[in-house]
Amino acid sequence: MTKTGNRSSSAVEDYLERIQELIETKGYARVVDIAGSLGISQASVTNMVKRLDAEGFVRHEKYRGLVLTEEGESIAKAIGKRHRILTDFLNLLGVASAEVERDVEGMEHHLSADSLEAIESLCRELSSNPELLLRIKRSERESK
Amino acid sequence: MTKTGNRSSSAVEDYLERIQELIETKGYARVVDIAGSLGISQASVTNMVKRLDAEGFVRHEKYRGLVLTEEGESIAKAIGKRHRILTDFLNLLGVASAEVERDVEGMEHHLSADSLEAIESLCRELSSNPELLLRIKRSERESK
DNA sequence: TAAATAAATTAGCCAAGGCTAATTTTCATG
DNA sequence: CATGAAAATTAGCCTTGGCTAATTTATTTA
Ligand SMILES: [Mn+2]
Ligand SMILES: [Mn+2]
Ligand SMILES: [Mn+2]
Ligand SMILES: [Mn+2]
Repeated sequence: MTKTGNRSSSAVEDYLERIQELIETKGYARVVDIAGSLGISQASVTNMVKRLDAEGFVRHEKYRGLVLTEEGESIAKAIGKRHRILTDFLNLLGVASAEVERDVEGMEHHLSADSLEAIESLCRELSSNPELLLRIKRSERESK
Repeated sequence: MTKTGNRSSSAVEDYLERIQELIETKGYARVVDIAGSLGISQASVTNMVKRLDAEGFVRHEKYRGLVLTEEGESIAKAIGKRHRILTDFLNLLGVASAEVERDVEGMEHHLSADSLEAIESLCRELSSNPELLLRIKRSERESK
């Protein structure tokens, strides 16, 4: 049986998610890019990359490039999906962009598959129901 | 002006929330109670209590009791509210209890006031709209 | 009230995940 | 193709927040 229960830390998830995005958009993910993009020092990124390699999430040749393994990519995709669904959700509710960004970046690491699916369905419903969204936003303005 | 921007760590918030709950339900919060309730060693709790005292969130006399300051209580109340609203939300969506517990315990530390209010309004709306909830749950079952 | 038990604290340890400064390797460019 | 700049790594440090084992203080009970 494949070991499947190993939850990754928030930091590991953030790194993998960002590495995947960089590869997707630029074709590669250098230490310097990851560092800039996460707002972290290059030294810290080098350390983490070493760890991600040791744990089998990336393959890394010193002073050379960086590639996601199957497992690393699968985690990256999963966290990316959680990120998108939560972003979608808070955007639908009309939360301001800067706050959506911060909230999602934290919450995405604490969502079970069930909660994720429930919120996904909720978003589908909300999207196709603009009057409902209006009622919610009105109710928000009243309560403050 | 009062310093108001000092975000507390997740750990600090969890401790304060639990201390407040213990005081509310048992009248006091001993180190041993906090430890048992958070699943953490007594030694670790003693350390954190020292820190919470140093930072002005509790007042603590060695080998004696523990009391929340105004500021500590205010943080505890705020995190308690986030906890309740998120719990409410996931319960409404029909997520299983054990998962609700875990998810909420993590997510509650990453919710801005705006997101919180939006979700609160959403819950009001969902509560008074059982057919909507049904549609969401149906849509959930389909999609899996 | 003395002894046993419970609670709290201290001492010393560890891993995660950051940082800066110094060094090494690679790359670009004249 | 030599050299300066850019990228990456290493070394050494720090804080947070856990842990166990040993000790100290408070409380209960015989
Ligand atoms: Mn994140
Ligand atoms: Mn993310
Ligand atoms: Mn929590
Ligand atoms: Mn909580």
